[in-house]
Amino acid sequence: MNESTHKRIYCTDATWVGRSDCARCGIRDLMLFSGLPETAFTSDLEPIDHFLFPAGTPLYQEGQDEGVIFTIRKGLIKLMALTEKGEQRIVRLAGAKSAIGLELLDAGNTYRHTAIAVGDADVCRIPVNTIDLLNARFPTLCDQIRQRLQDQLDRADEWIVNLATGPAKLRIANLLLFMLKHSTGQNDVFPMLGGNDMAAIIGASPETVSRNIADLKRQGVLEKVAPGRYRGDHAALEAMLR
Amino acid sequence: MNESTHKRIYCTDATWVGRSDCARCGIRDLMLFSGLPETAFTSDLEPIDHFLFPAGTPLYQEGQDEGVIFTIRKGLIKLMALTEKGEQRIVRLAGAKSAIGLELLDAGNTYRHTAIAVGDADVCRIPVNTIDLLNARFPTLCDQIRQRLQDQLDRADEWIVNLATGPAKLRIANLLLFMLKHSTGQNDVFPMLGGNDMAAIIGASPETVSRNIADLKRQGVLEKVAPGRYRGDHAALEAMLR
DNA sequence: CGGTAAATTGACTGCTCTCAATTTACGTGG
DNA sequence: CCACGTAAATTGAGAGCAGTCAATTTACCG
Repeated sequence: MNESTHKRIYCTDATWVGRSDCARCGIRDLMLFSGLPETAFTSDLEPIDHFLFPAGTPLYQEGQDEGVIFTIRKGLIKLMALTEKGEQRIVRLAGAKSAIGLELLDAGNTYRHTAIAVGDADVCRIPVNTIDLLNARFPTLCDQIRQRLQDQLDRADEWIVNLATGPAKLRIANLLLFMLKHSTGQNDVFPMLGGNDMAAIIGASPETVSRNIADLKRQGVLEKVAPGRYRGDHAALEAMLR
Repeated sequence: MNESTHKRIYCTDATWVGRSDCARCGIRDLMLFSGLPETAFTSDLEPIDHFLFPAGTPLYQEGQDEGVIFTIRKGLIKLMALTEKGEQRIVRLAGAKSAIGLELLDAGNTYRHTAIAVGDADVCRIPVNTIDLLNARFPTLCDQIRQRLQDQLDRADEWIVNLATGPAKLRIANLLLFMLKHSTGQNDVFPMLGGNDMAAIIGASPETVSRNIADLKRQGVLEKVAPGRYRGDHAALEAMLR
């Protein structure tokens, strides 16, 4: 395999930042290739590319097979799956350090979800070929992949327990706590999801979400500090769980 | 490490069938050790044991660390997690060929769930030590583990989409279809779960489950053929999803 | 056969969905 | 900078669904 075989269509609607130089990646220790030597990234590998996806842009679609996985450097990606009735349900929110699209590592699989950037997202796109080759050369990579999968599984179980159980009010409190926990902002300020997204996460109608959020605002548990940014009362939210 | 270090307390309430002779396992091709040579199972490994768990018996408890994982030869295991309010939610049903307790492969972890046999279950208990050693010697094992984890993740996502979305009637129809799909019985006859279990699976009250099941029986979609065994009308159930 | 647990059913309350009408927010182009 | 159009959020009203509490029946195990 030579350089000329390494062409790959750019992700539609995404900004291509450049070829990723994994050997000199500043955050490699946090990412999938943690533990691999700098010399691992030889030129016979299909290249890894670095993209910026603007908010609302799809990384991939359910049922497709683009032959690439993504690691998230920064931002939030929503993973959505179709209900029998054709409605979208959000089954996971993947943040920094997560790897998504790993289902393609089993030959013949297609993407299980449609992945869409919630805010602007900063990601690396890694061909499955490259993973396979590195896997064969560096057994530690498989452990890294296993840990990312285990992490996603833990998240999925939390999702079932916290966001799919009990009355809507409680599920929303859990969701807000989840967003507080995973946001990097100061002072319990976090970027609020859209109402439709929250509805698709907890499995309720947008109206029910809106009414409950409005209640929380009236109670002072939630406070708007800027368009799309809210401050949440961590203690009050936790109290709602019991 | 010698034989004397290989003592391990028997699983409480389970019947010990014997040391597993993986090299001659009749179903190894279907299990976790598929792809490993017969010579892999050397005597320096902590031994793998074969157990029968009667219905209702726990394999392990959330928060513990017994240092073993399980592969399921036959039967059904329910994985339960605690809600903040102290209620049990069933997040997964693991059947034949599944491997559970894999979270222990990351050092420092404890079991994420309480695992309980639904019917009688036939399982192999594998020390994490043994997995680690085999992993170091046979890189293909890591792929097998990755595939089991991916399988569990796919199941968890299905769970969210099918069993945690929409009105109770629809979730129950999905659950019955799930049980039909994963049962080995003939003629769409399957072992019915208890009402409390079904309630803990779809996140509803036992009364709601009972009322909906009663409706389905009156409509002829469900038919009792023996105590604990029902026949389900596959087509009628599918029709309820649209 | 008795005791306990599970399942069933009723009554009632409260929650959530749907449909609909407004209001608000936001990006576009004048 | 403002006007506009579209999409999202908010709020109301009504119907139906689901939770709780309670009583009763059924099933099951020793």
